[in-house]
Order: sequence, then C-alpha cells, then structure tokens
Amino acid sequence: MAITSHDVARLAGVSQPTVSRALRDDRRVSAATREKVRKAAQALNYVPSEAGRTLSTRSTRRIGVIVTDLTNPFYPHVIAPLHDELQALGYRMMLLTERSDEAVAEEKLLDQSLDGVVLATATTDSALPAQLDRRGMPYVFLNRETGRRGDYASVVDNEGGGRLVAHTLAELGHRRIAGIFGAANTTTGRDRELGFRLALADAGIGLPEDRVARGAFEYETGYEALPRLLDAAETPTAVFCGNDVVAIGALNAALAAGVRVPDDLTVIGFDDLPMASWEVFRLTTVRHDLRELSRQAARLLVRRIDGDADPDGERLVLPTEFVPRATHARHP
Amino acid sequence: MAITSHDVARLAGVSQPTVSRALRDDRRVSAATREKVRKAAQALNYVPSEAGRTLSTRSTRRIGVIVTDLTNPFYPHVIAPLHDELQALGYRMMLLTERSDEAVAEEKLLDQSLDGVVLATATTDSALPAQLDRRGMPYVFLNRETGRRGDYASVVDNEGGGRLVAHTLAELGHRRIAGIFGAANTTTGRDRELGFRLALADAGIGLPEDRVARGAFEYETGYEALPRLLDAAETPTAVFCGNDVVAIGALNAALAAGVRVPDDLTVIGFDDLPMASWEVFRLTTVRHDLRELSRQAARLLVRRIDGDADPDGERLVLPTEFVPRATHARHP
DNA sequence: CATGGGAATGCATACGTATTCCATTCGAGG
DNA sequence: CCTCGAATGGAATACGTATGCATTCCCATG
Repeated sequence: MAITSHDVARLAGVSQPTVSRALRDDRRVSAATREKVRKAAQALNYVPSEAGRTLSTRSTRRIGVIVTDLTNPFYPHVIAPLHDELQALGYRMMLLTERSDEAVAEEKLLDQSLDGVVLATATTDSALPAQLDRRGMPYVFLNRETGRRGDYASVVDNEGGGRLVAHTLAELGHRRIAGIFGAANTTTGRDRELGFRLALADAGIGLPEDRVARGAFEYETGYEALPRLLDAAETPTAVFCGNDVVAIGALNAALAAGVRVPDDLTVIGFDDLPMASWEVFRLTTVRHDLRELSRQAARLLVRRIDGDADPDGERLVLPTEFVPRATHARHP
Repeated sequence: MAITSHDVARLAGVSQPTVSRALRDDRRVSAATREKVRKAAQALNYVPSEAGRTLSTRSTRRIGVIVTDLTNPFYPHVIAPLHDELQALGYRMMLLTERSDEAVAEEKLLDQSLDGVVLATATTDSALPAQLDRRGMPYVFLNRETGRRGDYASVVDNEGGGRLVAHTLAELGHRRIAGIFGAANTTTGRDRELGFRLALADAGIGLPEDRVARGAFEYETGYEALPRLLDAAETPTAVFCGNDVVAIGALNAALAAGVRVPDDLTVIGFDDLPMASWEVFRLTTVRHDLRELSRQAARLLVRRIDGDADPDGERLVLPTEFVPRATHARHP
C-alpha cells in the first residue's frame, strides 16, 4: 500500500540507498541523479517512513511534553510557543496529558519514541525525574522544577514576584492580608508564598494560617477558598492568589458573594495571562514572559539532547514585573 | 544503550522471538517460560521499542489531532475528552497545531507515523481531506465537516441550535437583531447562521447585512465586531454570537462601551463552555455535549480504522438545548 | 598506454520487533 | 517399541531507511 524508497528507486532506475542519499542532499550523488530521484519521488508522492528512519538513525526528532490538564487556561499558553519553537528547531511535539507526573506511564516515555521530554507539571516529590535520569532520557523542567541542583530548568523568579506583591500591598496600607497559594509540593507554589511572606515580614505584617489556603492552580481553588477566607473573624482586605487562574476563580466568588473588588477587597494574581486583561476582570497581577519561558525551555532541551548543555545543569530564570490594573486599591 | 528484546532473551536464556511471544501473552509459550521472561524483562526494565514494533506490525496505535489554536478556549475542551477516549481505545494522541488546514505538512500525516487523523479545523474548501483519501489515511471530522456526502463526522445540530436562539429572541419581543457569526467556510458558522435566519424569517424578522458580522471563532471577533454593530443607525437589542468564545468577546466589549447586558442588549452564545457559567458572564447559550461529541469522534475513527464503519460514510449528530442564564431579557 | 585516484553508485547490513515456518521433544495410543 | 500429533521454542525473515564498504567508471598523469 504505502510507497517506499524501493518503489522510488525502481522508477528512477537507481538503488534504494541512492534514493535515500539523493533526497537527503548527500553531496556524493550527482546532480543529474538527484534530479531524477526527486522527479520519481514527486511522481509517486513518496513520504519517507518515520519508523524506518527512527530505527536506522536512533533518533525520532520528537519531543514529549507533559501537562496535567489542558482545560486549565495556563497550559495552552505554554504549549503554543513551545510547539512553535520546537518546530523551528526541527522537532515535533508529542503532548502527554496525565492527571499527575506519577500517572505518566513510563513506557510512553521510554519506548524510544521520544528524543527528550519537557516536564511542566513537576512536583518536588516526583519520582519521574530520577527514572528519566536512570534511562538517560534528556529532559527539562518548564515553569516548575524540583529545586534540586543539577536540574535543567526554565523558570520564573517566583520569590521575587511574591515580594513585589507584598511590597505593593504594604504600601497600599493593607494589614489583614490573605493568600491562596499553589500546592506546597510545587516550586511555583512554594517560592511565591516564600517571597510574599518574607517581604510581608519585612514590613511587619503577619500571615496567620487561618488567612491562608493552598490548592491546585485551578479555577475551583480560588472559587472555593475565597468564601472561607471571608468567613474569618477579621476579614482580609487583600488576597494574593497563586496564579491568574486562581485569582479569576476568586474574582468570580467575590462577585457571587456580593463583595466589591477592589472597594472591599483587593485581589492580585500571577502570570498575566491574556485573560487577565479582559474587561470583566482587569486583574492586577505579576507579569513574566510566558512565551520566552517556553522558548527557552525548548532551546535548553535541544541543547541538552545535542550534548551542548552544561553537564552540571542549567537554570534559566526570567524576571517578573508588577502589572497594576483595576483589582487593587488603597486600604480604606 | 537501550535495552532490547535480545538482551532480555539472553538473560532469560531463550530466543528473541520467545521474548516477544511471552510478553504478548501468546499461548504458544509455556507458563514457566513466560514467567522467566517476565522476570528478566522486569529486571532489565525493558520497554519495547515503538519504532521496531511499528515497522513490524505496520500500525502505530497513534492518532493525529489537528487543531488551529490551543489558546482558543474551545479546543482544550475537545482535546481532553478525545485524549481520554483514545487512550481507553488503546491509542495515543499526537497533537498537530497549525494555523490552518492547508498549513498542515502532508509529510507529518503521511509518514506512516499515524493510524488515523481527527480533523477539528476543516473548512468547506479544504484540500486536505482529498489528500488523505488519496493515500488511504482514515480520518473523521470533529465538530466541523465539509458538508459532502460520504464523510465520517461527529457534529452538532447547528441549524437546530440556531433556530432555538431565533425562537427565543422572537418570543422575547426582539425585532432589531444582530449576528456575529463564524466564518462562512465552516459548517459551524454556516449552519448556525442558516438555522437562525430561517427561524427569524418564520417569525417575520429580517436580518439586514449591516447587522451581521462574520469572523474566526475567536475572542477578538466578538470584541471587535460588537462596537461596529452598535454604531448602526438602528442599534440592535440582541446579538447572537457564533460561539461562546465570540460571545465572551462581545460581553467584554459591551462592558468597555458601557452597554448594560441584558438591560440594553441581549447576548447569546453557543457551546456552553464551562467558562460560560462563570459569575462574571452567566452567559445564556446553546448547550451540546462536547465530551460526547469528542468521544463519538474517537470511536468512529477507530471503527473506520478497523474497517467496521459504514463504507458510505457516517454522520453522527448530537442535539442542542437552550440554556437560559443572565445575558438575555425581554425587549424593553 | 598503463596506472592511480576520485567521483558516483551499488551491495550488504544494521536498527528492534513480530511472525511464518520448521525442528525438537514428549506423551499417548496402537 | 514404534508412530503420530500436540506442545514448545528456535531459525529465518520481513518491515523501511541509512550508512560503511566495495565496486565501477572515467579521467588525468606519468
């Protein structure tokens, strides 16, 4: 059924290896022959078999990307630039969506169908990196990392971003401040909270546990946590959310509860997704360059595959920037 | 470097074919041998090479899914259930995101690395289906189709959905009605508009061209079209949008323009994405079962691959349902 | 005119798995 | 004790491409 290089060879009156060489622009084949082969390949609509090539070259030019839930608006904004950059680098992207790192079937990663892996869902207690190391499978962390040395990672200055928010809230006069942070076993959750706490402490502001919630970086986390935080004896006047998706959940919960933002409550996010600037939200948040974050991860992975990366690991950190919009206000 | 079935064979003291048979539960290998082989495979952490298997079996157990833009909130809600259903059917999903059908490199589809393709971005004038037909590559349309007979497609009753909206608007007393429809070369755009127009006509309501906009199913389409429609001499009192994403763009534009919804303007969407029920929107829309739409497409494709589908094509149509929320009101 | 050398191409084979076919062993029945 | 068939496993091979090595051919040089 399928056309092979043998078919092309027969039509062009040459051997199969010559077809392979001609189509790959090997200089050892004459211009005349190359042209003849091209014509024949064209005529037959020949497309080289990927499996054959993979088996022969031991390389697939394909990279796996592990994410948890595509319906979370965060991931598409990572995947799109990742896809484009990988394509530019001559690789294809294989998307693996699983509930968690642990659920990723090893076989899918280790069956020689991938040249490398981008981990966008790492937790600090994940066993997956060690497994990949053991099998010599190149990988990089994107956005989240494990926090261990020797990692290859493209990340954001999460701690710095958290500090930015704390500074701003302190300057605006807020004292009863709450946080809806990401999961404690993610560096994005942990470090944003850390920077936030440190800078709050510098300003002499405490963050008692009953004004703190933690959860997955999902809409529901913000939507469900906000009412509980507002139930406290001393209601907070400001909430820092682990990321924009959580913040948007919180904004919707505020609207449902009749709490006015920013008059009654200041809400601040993290990431600056396109959605954050929608009129209905106008979310004050912390920006970083998500496109560059992804591109950088792609380039780092390819360098690692090519053996051009620092053998001791590389950690690329992007800066953050405060983006004032309409969900923050001075404490009344 | 990589462990092969030969390594396992050596360790277990059997031949390579026996390893293949043992791990695939071929009954021609004794229980004792099977156990021995399993042990050896386990010890070596053996994972069969996908390329080798593909070359030998001429099947990849992998299905390609073509979408345009993942950052469009619609697609993730298609892809997630598609991924799950394909996985349940024993296939992996390969995501191909391209600007348009036409930009999809043929090689990627025809290099024998896919057993089938799901087209989620078909336009009525696309050349891709014909190319796939020519090479005998099984495919199905998801959501959009070409409208030709003989297609394999999982779609929604778009015309019926459009009618539902027109009926409702007519009953609510609206007469100056506008539409922001999808692209005319998509069946989703065309048929929703068609049903809408037909039912409006039944009610004796016209839809002049200056109250109509068309564009891609994107946020920007709604955001940019609404102000123009509101500029007309006779401003519309209701707008039907091609889908929820467009409607959400329109809602944000209304907010920016100071137009109150639903008091001044009724806005209605299509799809009922989870986002439509967010407090900030509470979008009145037309629901269909997006999960089932995707699952159905996956199952249809697998049946086609297995040769179990109707050779004359199959068209699976899901019903629609009107979902009243908070963006519609009686004409003042 | 013979020989050396380079350019162009073919031959043989490797990659890893699955499968067809054949060889061996063993047990049962005559 | 022989034969036959079933059970089991091995040898050989196919899948499609890429590549090291051998071969051919032609031309230039001595």
